[in-house]
Amino acid sequence: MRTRRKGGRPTIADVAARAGVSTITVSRALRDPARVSLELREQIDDAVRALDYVPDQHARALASARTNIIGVIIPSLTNNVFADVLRGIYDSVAESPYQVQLGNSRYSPIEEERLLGIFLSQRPAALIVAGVDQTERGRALLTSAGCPVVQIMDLSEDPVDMMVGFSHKAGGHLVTSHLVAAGYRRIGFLGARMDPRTQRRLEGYRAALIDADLYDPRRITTTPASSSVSLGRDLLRDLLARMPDTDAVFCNNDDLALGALFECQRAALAVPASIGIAGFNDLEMMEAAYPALTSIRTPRYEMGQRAVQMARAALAGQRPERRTIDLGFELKARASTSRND
Amino acid sequence: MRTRRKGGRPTIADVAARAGVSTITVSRALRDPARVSLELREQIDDAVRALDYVPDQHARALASARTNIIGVIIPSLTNNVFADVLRGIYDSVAESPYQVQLGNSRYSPIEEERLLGIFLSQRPAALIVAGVDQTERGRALLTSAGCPVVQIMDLSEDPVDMMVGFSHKAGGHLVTSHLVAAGYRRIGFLGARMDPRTQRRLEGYRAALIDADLYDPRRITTTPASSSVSLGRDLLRDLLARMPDTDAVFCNNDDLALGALFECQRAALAVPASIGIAGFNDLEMMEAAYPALTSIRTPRYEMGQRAVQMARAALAGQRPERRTIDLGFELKARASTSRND
DNA sequence: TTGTAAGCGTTATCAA
DNA sequence: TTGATAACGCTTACAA
Repeated sequence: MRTRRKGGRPTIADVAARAGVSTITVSRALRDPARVSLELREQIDDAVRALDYVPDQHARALASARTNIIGVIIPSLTNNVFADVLRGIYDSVAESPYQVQLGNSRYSPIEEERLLGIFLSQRPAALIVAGVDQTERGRALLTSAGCPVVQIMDLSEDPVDMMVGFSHKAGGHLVTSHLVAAGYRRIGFLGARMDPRTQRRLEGYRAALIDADLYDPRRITTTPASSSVSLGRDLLRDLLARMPDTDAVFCNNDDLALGALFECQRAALAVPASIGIAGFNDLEMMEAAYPALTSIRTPRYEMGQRAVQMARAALAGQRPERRTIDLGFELKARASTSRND
Repeated sequence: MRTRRKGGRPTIADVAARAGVSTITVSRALRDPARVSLELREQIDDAVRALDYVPDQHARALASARTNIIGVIIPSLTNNVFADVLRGIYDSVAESPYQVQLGNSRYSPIEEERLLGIFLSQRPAALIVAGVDQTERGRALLTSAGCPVVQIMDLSEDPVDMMVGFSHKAGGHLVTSHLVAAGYRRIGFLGARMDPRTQRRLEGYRAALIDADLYDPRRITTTPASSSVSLGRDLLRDLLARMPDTDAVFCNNDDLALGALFECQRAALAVPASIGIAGFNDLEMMEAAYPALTSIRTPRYEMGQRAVQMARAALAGQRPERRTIDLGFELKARASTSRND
C-alpha cells in the first residue's frame, strides 16, 4: 500500500474516525441531518468543528454526478444592464447552497456555444443564459442539458425550459409612441451593437411610427460598434447632419441617450423644446441628468432574482405552472420629452 | 458487481478501449502530447473525436488535487470600475486553459473571508483579490493558500504574494494639486462608500491641500451610501448649502462627478468658471460630457490582464522578479477644470 | 438509524 | 514510451 499525497486537509474519514461513526453517517449528517440521530449528529458536528472540515466539492461532484454550480452566461460585463442582472443573481444565490459560474460570451453566439459546452461538461445544477437567440447547436445543448435552464432578458414563443424577461419590441413601441404623443413628429433612432434585443426594440420603434404614419427609415442611425456615451454623441451628430429637422430620438439604450444629451448641450439645442431624447433601461443616472431623461425601466435585478428562484424551485422538484414569466417594463416619462414643461 | 449510473458520457476508458491503449496513455496524450508516440496520439485523437469525449473536471481535480479555476473576488458588480477589471481578466483567461470563478464580496470583509474559504476549499489554480485590506483571517487564508495570489487595484508594502495596482493616495493628491494649479482655492471633496481605496484618495486630497495651505475639513462631504450619479447631485447640493463659496470639487469617483455636473447645470452654476469639477477613474463618459470632465485615468483593464498574466507565469514556474507592479495613473485635465478656456 | 462495499473518472506511483 | 494498480474523497446501492 503506497500512500499518495494526503494533502493535509481533513477528509470525511477523519471526521468519522473522530466521531466514532462511519463515513456515510457523516455524509448524511452533513447533507440531511434529519436522517441521523441527534446524538451522533452532535458528535459529528463537534468533530467537524474540531477538524475544521470542509467537504471536497470535486469528490462530491464525482460521486454524485451533481454539483451546486449554477452556470450563468451573459454577453457583456461592461454593459450596466447585465451588472444589475448579475446582482440579482448573486444576491439570490448568496442565501443558498449554490455557487455561480459566470461566462462572458462577448455577444458572440459561437463563444456562447463554446461556453455552454464547457459548462455542461461540469454537470451544473442549473443554467441561466441571456437571450433567446442561441445557435442551433447551442439550443440543442441546452435542450439536452439535463438540468433546469432559464433564459432571461427576453421572451420568445418556445422556451428551451423556463424563461423570464420582457418584450423588447413592446418596449421600443411604447417609448416611441410616447414621443409621438408628446408631439414629436420627426423621430430618429440611435442604435449600437445591434444585437437581437436591440433589433427588437428597433422593430417596436418602426411599428409605432408606421402606426402613426411618421416612419422615415432615413432617421435610423445604427452602428455595430459597442454602445457608449461618446458613441451616442457621435450618432446624434451624424443623424442631425443628415436629417437636420429631426425633432426627437429614441436611443436604443441609456448610454447613447446620455451622449445625445451632451451633444445637444454642446450644439446649444434645447432639450426637450427643440429635440426630445429618450433612452432604454432606465439606469440610475437617467433621473439625475439635467434635464432628467425619459427611459423605459426594465426589471433587471428582478430578472436575475427570478431566474435563480425558478431554477431553485425546479431543482426542488417544484416546476412552476407557467414556464414563461413576462416581467414587463415601465415608461418613465421625464423632462427630456416634456415639451410643455 | 452492481453497476451504478454510468450517466452516458464517454469516459477516458471508452477512449482508451477504442484507441486500443490504456487509460493512462490517453490521459497523457491529452495533457502532455509530447510524452506519447505520434502513432498512439493519432489513434487517441481519432477516438476522442469519434466519441466526442470531454474530460471530467471533477475527476481530474479529485485525482490531481488541482483545478484550472482562477478565483476572483471583487467587492462590487455594479461599479463600472470592476467591470473593466473583469473584462481584462476574462479576456486574458479566454485564451488559456483556465476558468474564472467570480465572487462578489459586496464591500464586506467578512463576506470576502467567507468566499475565500469556499474558493480555497476547491483548490483553485490561482486567486485574484481586489484590494489589500483583507481581514486578519482573510490574509492568513491567502498566505497559506498554496497557490499564486494576486492582489489588485491598490498597493501596499507587504503583498501576500503578488500585487498589481496603483497608489490611490497619489492619485487623489495629483488631481487635487491640479485643481489648485488651475486656480481654485476652496476645494471640496465628495465621497461615497468610503471603502479603503476611497479613504486613500481622501488622504491624497488632504495632503495636497495642506501642502497648499488651503485645507478646510468642512469642505469634505462623505456618505457611507454606495456611489451613484444622483448621490453626486445630492452631495454637491449639501456641500454648497453648507459652504456656498466652494469653488471646486474633487469627486471620489466619476459617477459623483457626473451628478455634480448635473447639479451645477440645474443650479445654473457655470462649470468651470464658477466651479471646477474633477472625478476619478476616467470612465468613458467623462470625455463625452459637456463640459468634458477632468479625471484620473486608472489602468483598470490592464490590472485585470496583468493579474492573470502574473498568475499564469507563477503557475508556469516563472515567478516575476518584482512581486509588486505599480501601473500608475494619468491626469486627464479637461474643460471642467479649465478656467481659462 | 447505521453500516459495508463498490464505484464515480481521473491521475500519481511504480514497474517494465 | 507504455501500462497495471492504487488512490483521490465522496456518495449510491444494498444490507442489517
